[in-house]
Amino acid sequence: MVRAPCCEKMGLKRGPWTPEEDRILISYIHKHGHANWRALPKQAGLLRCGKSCRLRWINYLRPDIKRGNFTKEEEETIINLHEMLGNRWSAIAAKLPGRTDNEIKNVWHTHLKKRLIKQNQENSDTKKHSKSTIITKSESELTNPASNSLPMSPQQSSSDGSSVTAVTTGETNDHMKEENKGEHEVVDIDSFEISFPAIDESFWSDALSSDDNSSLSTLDLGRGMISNDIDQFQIDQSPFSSVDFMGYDYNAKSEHVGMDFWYNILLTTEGESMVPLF
DNA sequence: AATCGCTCCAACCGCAGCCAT
DNA sequence: TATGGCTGCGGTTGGAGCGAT
Repeated sequence: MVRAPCCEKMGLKRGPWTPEEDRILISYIHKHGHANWRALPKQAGLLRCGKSCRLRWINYLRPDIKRGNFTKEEEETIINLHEMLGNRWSAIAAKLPGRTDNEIKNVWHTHLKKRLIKQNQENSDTKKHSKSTIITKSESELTNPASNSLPMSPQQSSSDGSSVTAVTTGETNDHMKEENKGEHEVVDIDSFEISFPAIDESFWSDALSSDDNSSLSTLDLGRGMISNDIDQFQIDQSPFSSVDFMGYDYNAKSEHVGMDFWYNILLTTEGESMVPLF
């Protein structure tokens, strides 16, 4: 395949956009749309490449772009989704209306990653001096968590026979974490062995492919998200549903967001204390 | 006031995947 | 099936802004 010449070689303009260029681009897209980005700059009379126009529109000029700082809720959502999806910024952006993948990527690298690393360092320190253990992740895991093992075993975490509950969504997660602050079950994360494979597109499409309304799907865990140790993972479409997970009865809340179902499962002890599972 | 170092973010680059031919 | 064009995505960079010295 022959690569298209870059903007510079074609004598096109690069760098920051001027207000006049913005005005021309907005005006053109309002009138004609953006069916063909490559042809757009020429037709609009802009000395830019189509790629640059697309980026400017997507990341800055689109009317539905949300301006201003990220809210605490948005940040928590990013953190939760990043934990599940890794650096799939566009997938994360799809869950945050008005936010772009570029913006989310930036806020992750400039704020959230540093914050999490700091928190985890603090947690590690706490772990050394306390019986309670909180899940910790290294910097490399924060970079691409979806490709890493999940350091928690439900069997181990519930080995005392306590009930285990699973819930989902960043919002719920945040809410429940807040409610149950300081009540984490004692768990030794270093002894966990279950591996959580990366979630891929086929996982989500499989999850959505069930014809049975009462049961979303039986996931193929060989390449799914939980573990090879699990034979079945069933989940209802109702907000809170029962999940048979390694012989334990979980409750899980499923949220349908855009094209995906995503789950943020928390383990609970005696129905109250919660530890994020994934 | 000048300089330095750091942070932040808009924009660019290169690759992968999809689609038309 | 092979090829080429286009779009979307994620990683990276450059420079503006700002605080510290």
